[in-house]
Amino acid sequence: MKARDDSASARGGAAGRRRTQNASMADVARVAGVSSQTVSRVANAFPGVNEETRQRVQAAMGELGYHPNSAARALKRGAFHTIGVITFTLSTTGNVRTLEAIAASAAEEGYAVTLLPVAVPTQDEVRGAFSRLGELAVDAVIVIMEVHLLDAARLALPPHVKVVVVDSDAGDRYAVVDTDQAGGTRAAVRHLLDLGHRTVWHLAGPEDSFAAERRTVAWRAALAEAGREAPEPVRGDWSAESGYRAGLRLAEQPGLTAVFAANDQMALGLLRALHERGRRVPEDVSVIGFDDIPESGSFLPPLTTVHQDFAEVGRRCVAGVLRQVEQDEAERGTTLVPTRLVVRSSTAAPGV
Amino acid sequence: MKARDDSASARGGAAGRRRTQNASMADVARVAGVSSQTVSRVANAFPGVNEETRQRVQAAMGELGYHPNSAARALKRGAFHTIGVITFTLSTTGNVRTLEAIAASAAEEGYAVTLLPVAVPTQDEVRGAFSRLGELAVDAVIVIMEVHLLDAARLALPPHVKVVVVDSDAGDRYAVVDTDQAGGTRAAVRHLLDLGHRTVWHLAGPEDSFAAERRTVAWRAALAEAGREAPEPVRGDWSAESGYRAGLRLAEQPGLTAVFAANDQMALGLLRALHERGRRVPEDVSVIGFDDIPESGSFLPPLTTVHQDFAEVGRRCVAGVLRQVEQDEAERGTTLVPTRLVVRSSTAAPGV
DNA sequence: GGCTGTTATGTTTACGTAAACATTCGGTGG
DNA sequence: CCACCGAATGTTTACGTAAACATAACAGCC
Repeated sequence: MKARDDSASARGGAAGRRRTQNASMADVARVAGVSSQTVSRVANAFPGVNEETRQRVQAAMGELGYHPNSAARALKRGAFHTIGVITFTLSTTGNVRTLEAIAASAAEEGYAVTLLPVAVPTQDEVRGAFSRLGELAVDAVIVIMEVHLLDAARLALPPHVKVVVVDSDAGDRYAVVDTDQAGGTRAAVRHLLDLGHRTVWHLAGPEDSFAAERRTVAWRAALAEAGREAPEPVRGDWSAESGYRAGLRLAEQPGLTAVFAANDQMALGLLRALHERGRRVPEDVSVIGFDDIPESGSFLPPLTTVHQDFAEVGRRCVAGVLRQVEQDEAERGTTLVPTRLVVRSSTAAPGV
Repeated sequence: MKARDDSASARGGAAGRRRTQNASMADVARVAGVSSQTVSRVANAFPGVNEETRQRVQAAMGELGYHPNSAARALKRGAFHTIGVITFTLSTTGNVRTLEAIAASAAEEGYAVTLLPVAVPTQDEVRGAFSRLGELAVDAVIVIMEVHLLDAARLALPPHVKVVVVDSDAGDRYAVVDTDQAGGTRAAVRHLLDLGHRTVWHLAGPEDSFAAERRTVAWRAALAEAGREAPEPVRGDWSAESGYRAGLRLAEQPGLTAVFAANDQMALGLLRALHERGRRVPEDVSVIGFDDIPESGSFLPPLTTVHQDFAEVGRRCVAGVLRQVEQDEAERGTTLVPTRLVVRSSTAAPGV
């Protein structure tokens, strides 16, 4: 008590106001008439504390509104029970859904999630983010971003931090959790070909996106496998607006009967463009998306798309980092989360 | 001390692989041949360090890959430089966009953001979340949730934690940042009435949502103000699917010419339902949404909607909590972020 | 009755940082 | 020429917790 008063009045000058700070173990110990170590034992539910004593301590805790100071705890334990998540943007469905799942899984495991947004995807920015993470109270990091940007920052990543990367091809250097883009794309293309379409056009995502690239490559491979020719893909930037613009161009292609869009938002824009140009979906043109965002079932028409299990991705990310934290060693290799084709009304046999 | 000396001298210049754990100030001090206090001064860019010494220290830092330990720092400073965000779900556009803006603003101010998801919105869950937050390394909390659930948890909220609430009517007890729902709704209804519609129907959000309630009340008020009758509102749960189901019912209403949907997703479902029932938009029925999600410009037809400035909401939230942290005292009162009507193609004069 | 083991509790110490206080040293003004 | 200044640097201490170690009381056993 006295020590506390002293220090408070000592630093009470300009900057320090009255400390409404939490009571410490020592305070609880004093009130309960025990040592602070016993308070610690009660707080951490350690065995070897008399029931009566425990009650007394708990009463004191309640009285003082005691909450353990996590900074001290982290300092002592050398662990923060926190996972950092680095990402560029929360504008894409995938990132958000993954983040949500990560947060939920982490909470289940008693871990908190700290968000580290990187505003502008320049190398310096990423490097800065990692360096800030180094100072951050974080035991492990989950990175949701393109691998080439990650590379730029690699050196700045503190060596003891465990990392899991989402949606990347860096499986040789990091633990990677990825959606089975290839499988989903293949299923989408096969579905269209099986319906009788001669070939499938592609509304691709941005060039600098690894996920987009994977889908494009898989689309090409699936066509090649069936011995079909791959038309030149048209690129968007994931947004519905870009899908619309690309769709206007696609609508002018002669012989267009089926389009595989790299995500649902672009598919939405595509639907609008086709509608405006008088191409009916699915009678004239079949459209298939990727992601299965909640709204896609309400598009006009309801969109056939590839469902991604973001929740599972998040779960595996958390499991991955926690495994690394426990074992205290880095992991490598890629985990693939399966996808599933959801058939709705935007695909049909080509017009007769 | 002894073990530490050994290990430090042992690794000298080569990176020891055993405890690659962060080097401490003491390690840096030893290498640089100064006291740890001088290292601290360099690390915090304090004045009164000789240039030459500073260089030497910085060299040592680089060599050892030194990163300040934030747990120790937080313990010493009594502050974490972290803002906690409590929310139920990242499934709604608003929450996500707000969170994104919060994260960005916080990063700008040098604060990290810790996410605390609450899976199931029961009172116990919320209480648990707050109590966990109490142990968390957090200086302030931003709550994105309905106020009645917040109330349930009020007692569990540690008293020293500063709070800002988004989208709530608890301005008398907390600092609240809210979107001008009433203004936006009013603009939407006026827009439709000015186009010549006799009245405006309402596709409402879930009952337990404060934001939904505000919009419903404002819609009713705007109609009353114009001396029009308010039809019974139809309820959805924010999802496009629920909008579709509600839309099927609305499509059967005789005299339906204009609908104000409480968010864009439900408007999307509504569009689909109207389309299926052969009611053309906007020729037969005008539809207006709320939120202005990025996709709404690509709906069929592009949606007239009320734009919400989530970025501004996030910014004000961060500013609010940081102000409280600095002043070390709680604030109250509500800040309103203005909305803006975005007119696209889903509204027109009623069919002649 | 002394020895051992067990249970309940107290004491010391260290985690890494940084504020507060102490020391050193080359000047400078009285 | 020396006491004093201030710049540069070192030493002590405290933040709150918890591991490691220490103590105390008591039961069981030969």
